[in-house]
Amino acid sequence: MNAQKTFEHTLAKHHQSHTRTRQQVFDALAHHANLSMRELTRRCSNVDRASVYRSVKLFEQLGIIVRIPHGWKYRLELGEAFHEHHHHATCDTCGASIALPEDSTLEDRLQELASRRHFRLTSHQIELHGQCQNCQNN
Amino acid sequence: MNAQKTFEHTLAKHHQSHTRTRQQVFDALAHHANLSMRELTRRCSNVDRASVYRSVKLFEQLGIIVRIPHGWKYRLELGEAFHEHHHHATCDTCGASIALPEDSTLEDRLQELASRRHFRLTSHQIELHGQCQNCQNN
DNA sequence: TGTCAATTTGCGACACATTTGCAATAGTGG
DNA sequence: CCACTATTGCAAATGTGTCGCAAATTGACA
Repeated sequence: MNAQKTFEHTLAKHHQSHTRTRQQVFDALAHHANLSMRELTRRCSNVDRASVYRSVKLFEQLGIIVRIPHGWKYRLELGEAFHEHHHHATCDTCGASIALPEDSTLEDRLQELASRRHFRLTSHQIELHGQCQNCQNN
Repeated sequence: MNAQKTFEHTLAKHHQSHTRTRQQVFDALAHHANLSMRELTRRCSNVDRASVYRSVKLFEQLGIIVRIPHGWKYRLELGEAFHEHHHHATCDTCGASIALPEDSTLEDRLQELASRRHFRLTSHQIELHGQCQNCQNN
């Protein structure tokens, strides 16, 4: 199932309308990974800011998108129904965001750590900081 | 070396003044782990809010504190020179923040993942979400 | 396809968070 | 202790996220 179908299907499953506005917000997110809220509103220039916020909140609840911690703020990207689960590294020099390969050992360790505190783990985010290959060479 | 000495030493090493304001901000952070910015400014009531922000930014650059992702926001706590490196789990039911044991396997995996993308890793943050033991029993 | 009820949107206004410029003040080195 | 520089407080600007409400859009169904 392609991204567009998955999107429409997810909305329908939760009895939410497939509107022009939501489609525009989804398109922006689908075409540009790792958008900040500011970038997203810029790319949806004919959609009111409040509506973008409302769509983002809804999409997050439906699992269509996830919030990725990024410094003091966060970025948005499509959720696991669209991408394989993965994490990101942020280059502190140029600000680039690099997607990292999936790694089940890592996920297992987290599960194990949580268990030791009798914590029932439902989700997690990892934020790496450092310097990307390009910036190391400058 | 105790926390206070480490603090003064870190400032001196970076040619930064040890001022009354910075000391107050540091004290608040040293006595209460996991403060939000709002809580921090409340605890530094005789320090101007803008100065608290300026101190926090400086402390973060010097590694005196780290920002811990916490939902859409973040919390502050003393850096690695003051505490052993660790991560937190946030209970989505009651909001509690649970410190997790250190785990070198985990850290090694992250290092490995970063290397595969030729990324030079300098720091990382992990945020776990789920339900704490107490809330599971209710 | 047209109509209607329900949902969603845009707008304006608000509340709160964070940053900035600048004059006054406090800290540092000699 | 003085003079110089860095830091602070203040006030104002900017940024982020939310809300109420009237108007527009959507989905269901005739």
